Amino acid sequence: MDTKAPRPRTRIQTEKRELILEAALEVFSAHGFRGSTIDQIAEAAGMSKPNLLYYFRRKEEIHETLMQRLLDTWLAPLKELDDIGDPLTELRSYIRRKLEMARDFPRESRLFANEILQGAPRIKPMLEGELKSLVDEKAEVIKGWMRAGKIVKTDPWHLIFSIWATTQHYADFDVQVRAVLGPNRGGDGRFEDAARFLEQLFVDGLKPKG
Amino acid sequence: MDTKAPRPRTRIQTEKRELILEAALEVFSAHGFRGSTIDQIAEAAGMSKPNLLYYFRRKEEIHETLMQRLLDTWLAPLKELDDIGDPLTELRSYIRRKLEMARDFPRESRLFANEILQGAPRIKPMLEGELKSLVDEKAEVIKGWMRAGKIVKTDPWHLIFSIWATTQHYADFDVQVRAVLGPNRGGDGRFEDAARFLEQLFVDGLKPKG
DNA sequence: GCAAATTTTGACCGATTGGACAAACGTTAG
DNA sequence: CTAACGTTTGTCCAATCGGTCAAAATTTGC
Repeated sequence: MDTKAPRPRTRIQTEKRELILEAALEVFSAHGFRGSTIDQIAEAAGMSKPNLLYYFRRKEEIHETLMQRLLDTWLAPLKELDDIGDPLTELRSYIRRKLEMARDFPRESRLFANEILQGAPRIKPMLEGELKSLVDEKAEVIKGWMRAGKIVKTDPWHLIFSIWATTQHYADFDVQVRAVLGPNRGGDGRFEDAARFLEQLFVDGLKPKG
Repeated sequence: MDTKAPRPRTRIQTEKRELILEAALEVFSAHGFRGSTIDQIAEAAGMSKPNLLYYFRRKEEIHETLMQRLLDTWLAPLKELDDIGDPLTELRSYIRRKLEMARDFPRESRLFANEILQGAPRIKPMLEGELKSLVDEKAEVIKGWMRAGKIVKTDPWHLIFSIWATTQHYADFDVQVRAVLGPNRGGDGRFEDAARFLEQLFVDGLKPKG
């Protein structure tokens, strides 16, 4: 009975919270959680520190909110991996979607990478629960394709890992990728080159041997 | 003429510096540079903070020393990629060596990943210089193999990226890998499974079509 | 237009941090 | 043995950090 009704959000609250989260994404993804200060986030959001703390009472609260939102969008592509279409087409789409996310949401990718690198202190339960279930489920789908001879037999879990690794690499290790490719090849075209390469590696590589 | 002769290292200095670097690797790789404190490192090394600062005057000095050492061992496997052996065997060896490094030196991998994730503020020149040269050189070797029809034609740079990404993934994203594989498959065998999968993906995938 | 509620600010606090320093303690070469 | 040098420690400091608080400014509902 004591469940105190949480006040509904004001217009200003909605807007300012969004502003703060956007700023926090920028700062956290660049410096990590401990490497970021409330002052930095506040400045990036164009407000004073106490003002920011009026909307989020603790630094961790910002990070948690950010992380929760992230996870939904982050797992969406894998959730879409369907049993209905052609296996190779499905996989190609999945890889393309993941690569597009690395291109369009590099900060989200780095925020996630940061969290995992530090041992995933805040999202380990989610990894062992929700994520594991989802991957196990999709691994079964892939196994079905293998049994049906639609793609070559291999380990579905490590296949998924390698898709994650290769695509997210272009967001998380962007500085390195650009440095190695140099000013010419490291420009905007690098994602198309990557898409072509990954498609060849995975899709051609998984085609059943004629 | 004014080049002041740097004092030769004492026995104790050599030992203690080594002890500190080992402790710093542990701490830095787990919490990142800004997330780590001198106190943590000192405690991990079993000495007091002022004592540690006697051997390394600044926190950055520890990190720099660690990073310099890291880079040598980190690039060694790629340097060994040779034009003399059989291309597919060479690539297989390279992948295996990189995966072994992820297994045996995960802290080094994470230290490196942390630095790149933050934008490589301390090693960007090295990436654009030494690393780029090395990769360009090896890309030429791989291109030669492709021209000779020894492996299928593809982008050598992105091939190298994908080998880096997939192998280092098992060190940098270890928590996630273990969480998803679960207690059974996530045990010690995961590296052998990964080795098998990556060999199939890259080596079989690069075999010229019969 | 006005009272209540919300938003913003400046001043402040205790804890933690990187680092300085001199004094005390060990070690070592002659 | 001892003087010179190397090592260790306790104490201290200024800067930065996350976070509080009351008062001022603003917005909102009526």
